[in-house]
Amino acid sequence: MDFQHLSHVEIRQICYFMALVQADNNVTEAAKRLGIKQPPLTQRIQALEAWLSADSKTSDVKLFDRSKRPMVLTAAGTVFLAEAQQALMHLDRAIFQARQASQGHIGRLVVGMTTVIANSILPDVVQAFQQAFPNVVLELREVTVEQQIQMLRTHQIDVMFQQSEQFEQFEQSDPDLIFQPILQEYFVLVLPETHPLAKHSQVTLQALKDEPIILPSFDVFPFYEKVIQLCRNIGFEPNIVQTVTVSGAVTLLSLVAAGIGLSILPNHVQTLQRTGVVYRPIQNVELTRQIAVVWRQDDTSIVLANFLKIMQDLMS
Amino acid sequence: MDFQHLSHVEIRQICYFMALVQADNNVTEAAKRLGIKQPPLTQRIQALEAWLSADSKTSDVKLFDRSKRPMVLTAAGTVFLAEAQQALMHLDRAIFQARQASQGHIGRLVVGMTTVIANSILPDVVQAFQQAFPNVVLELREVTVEQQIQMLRTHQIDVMFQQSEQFEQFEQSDPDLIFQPILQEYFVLVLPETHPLAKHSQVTLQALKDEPIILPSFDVFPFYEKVIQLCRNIGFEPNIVQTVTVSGAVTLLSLVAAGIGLSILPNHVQTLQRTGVVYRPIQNVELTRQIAVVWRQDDTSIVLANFLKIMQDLMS
DNA sequence: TAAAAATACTCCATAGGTATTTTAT
DNA sequence: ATAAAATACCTATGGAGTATTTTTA
Repeated sequence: MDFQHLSHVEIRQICYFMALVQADNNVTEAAKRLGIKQPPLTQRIQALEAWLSADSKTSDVKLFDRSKRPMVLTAAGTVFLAEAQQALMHLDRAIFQARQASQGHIGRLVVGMTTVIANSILPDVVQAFQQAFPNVVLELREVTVEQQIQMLRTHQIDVMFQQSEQFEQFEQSDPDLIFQPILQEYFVLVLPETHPLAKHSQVTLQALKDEPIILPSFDVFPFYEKVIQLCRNIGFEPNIVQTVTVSGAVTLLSLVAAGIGLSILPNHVQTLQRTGVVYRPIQNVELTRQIAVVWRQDDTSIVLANFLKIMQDLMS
Repeated sequence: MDFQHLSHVEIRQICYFMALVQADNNVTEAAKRLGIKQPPLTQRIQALEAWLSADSKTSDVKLFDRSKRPMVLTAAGTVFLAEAQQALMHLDRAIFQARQASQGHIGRLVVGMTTVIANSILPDVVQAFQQAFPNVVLELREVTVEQQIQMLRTHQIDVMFQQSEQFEQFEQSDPDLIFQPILQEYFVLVLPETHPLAKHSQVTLQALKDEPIILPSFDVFPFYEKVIQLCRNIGFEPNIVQTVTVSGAVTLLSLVAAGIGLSILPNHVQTLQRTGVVYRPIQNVELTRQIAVVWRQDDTSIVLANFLKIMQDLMS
């Protein structure tokens, strides 16, 4: 698309032309409405006609027939008016959208996450953001940890949620990414309401010595390793009876409700009030995880900045 | 539609912006292609951004992120580019169409005519005009004589064909209309090929004394009266057996072929080579009609001027 | 004759040029 | 260190104003 040849047309002249038509082709009246004098307006219209005639070798292009009072639009003037209006409409939209975009009111943001985090603060953040910026398209991508880091670098996602332990290794090696902790989660015991331990207000880790335990698989729940390690530290090998590889926390809660075993999950799952399942704090154990947001250092997107701000406000 | 607020945007700046994007956001390169120096281009882009930021109270609108080399388009720049391209496309069309219209290459012309004239020179004129101006819409309106004059005055039709006798009365009284004779037609006898008179190379009017005659009705064929008058002048009342009120000459020729009677029609019907029908000149009688074109004096339409010119060329 | 458009000129705002400094890789 | 963008300043084109003439109804 080369529009070089349009460089010397002036939008002002086109606006003047339209104002003139709207003033019933009365130059004096149109000039008054435009806040200029009559002679300049006459000259601008003539200049526009002269420009239209420029390399139209054959004949002069006239927008008005001056042999009448009031002047009358020619056929050329009529078609020019119609298309010029379209042009200005698009230009108006161009300006509006550029302004909207520059404030992050329109745009697109791809958010990476894992299943377990999806049940954490994410819903609140998404809701708050969409309320503040209803015209921004938020795309949520549920993928594994390794994928996310890659996709972030290749611009397939713009921001992601991770738990700190996993990216501490990257933090030094990758100055292109920014890792910002936003939330500390603690873990709770999930057990059937009929279970004997449910009678206590809190439970020790030791009490789980002989209990069957269900955990999400490692790739969506890196905390997996830490749970096992803690059990070993206090002298028993946990009895992992099942590893849930897919779906969300709901599936896992069903298994607990069915009495297959107990589970240990981030405190945010408590927002899921499944019948037959109760939550109990775990006593005397440092069992927390740090949630962090990760984005590209060089990402200057206003939409991203707005997203991060909304999140900060939500956390404070 | 009020686009006053767009008055101070400059198309040049938008073209520069596009050229810059096409030059991979390299200001120096883009300036070179635009035939200007680098500093002015930088300033124009800044001016454009400043203008976009003008009453966008909250934040500056930037089209490029200058913290990178080469510079990179912002989201605002991206959406602005897209809509601005649309705008320039329409502007380009506006200019093209205005130029086309000013030369009469696009437009519309409504032509009034009567059935009998439709079989005369009209087909040739229409064909020649459409070949020269394929993008002009020609509308043919087949109406009666009285209607035509009215419709011409009320701009329902732009030009019409008439035979002179009819409008001589208007010629003085109506200086708003221009009547220009373009063609003299003579009349021929139409008869079945089996008819005794078909043996002669030409026929006198007297020979029709006792023959049944078919004529188009008066409102589409004002010549009707003249035929009757001529017969009376040489001493007989013509035997009009049928008056064809509708359709074209084809219907009438069918009646002749069927032996219902003879007819007298303008010489142009001879282009219709209907089997069973032959044409013979009429001897020793001043039996002609003058065809003229009529249009409004104050009609400055280029399309009309072109139409008249095509017709002149065709007649000469 | 009266109202509106066109013409003649004057002034100044701003696009473009030249020279130089600042910035990013 | 180098190439590219930004800044500073100057020049000149052309848009807007004022005064006047020409044109149409």
